[in-house]
Amino acid sequence: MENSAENVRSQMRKGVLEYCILSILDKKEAYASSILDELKVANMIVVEGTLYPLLIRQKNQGLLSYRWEESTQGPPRKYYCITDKGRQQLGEMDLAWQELVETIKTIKQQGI
Amino acid sequence: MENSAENVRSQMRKGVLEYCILSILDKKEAYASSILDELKVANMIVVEGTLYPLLIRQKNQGLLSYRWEESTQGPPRKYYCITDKGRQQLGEMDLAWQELVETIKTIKQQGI
DNA sequence: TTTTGGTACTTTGTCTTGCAAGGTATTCAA
DNA sequence: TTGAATACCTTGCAAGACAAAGTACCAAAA
Repeated sequence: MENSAENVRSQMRKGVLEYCILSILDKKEAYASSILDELKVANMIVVEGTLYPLLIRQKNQGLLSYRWEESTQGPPRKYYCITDKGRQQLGEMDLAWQELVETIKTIKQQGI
Repeated sequence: MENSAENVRSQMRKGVLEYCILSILDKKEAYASSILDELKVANMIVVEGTLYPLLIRQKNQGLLSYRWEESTQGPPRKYYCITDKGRQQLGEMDLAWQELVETIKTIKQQGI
């Protein structure tokens, strides 16, 4: 119950994850494992047990849809893609993210 | 269970709150109500029921200490100030925040 | 043909945390 | 002595991140 540095990062990721998923799927459709890979490249480590329920939640909210596709090696893949509603939500998230970045700047500067 | 825009912001705030508190207390000591005010100015709306337990948690982790001070009007105030350990943690959080900002940039750009 | 290893998706249980709502205590002025 | 303002604290609930374990499909080696 410590490992301070990693814990700090893990805490901060919360709340931004949904934003990352929508952003990734806004570029092209993808299946869970490939999303995990892309997050990893960007240094946003997430585990399966976090991602799968999140995708299902976003699908249930109408932000995503999916289709099954056979794979040449291994079981079929569930390809997710963003919906119109998802794109609209993403727009709000872009705004919210910019605002959050500004908020942190403000707090860092105030009263020095 | 919607109010999309505000909900989006609320989600994103999660995980950054501890960072904000330490940042504020790194500049000068403060008591809960004044911290709430400063957060409000920076557009980071937080309620009492969130802040008080958080301050207590950070104190228990040794990141903060406090002292009581009489007030000319109203009950005494609990002034919190950051500890050495807190400053060290804040350093890690500064780094984590910068990394997170970079991560989002990376995800936004990849594969376009 | 059975086993092994790789890929992919899902579920369960635990823990942390944000928040609404309600509660306690102090001071001062009407 | 009542009310308003200021502060601090607690309880109960809900959401979500994660570890860990489970299910299922496929192909190649044994």
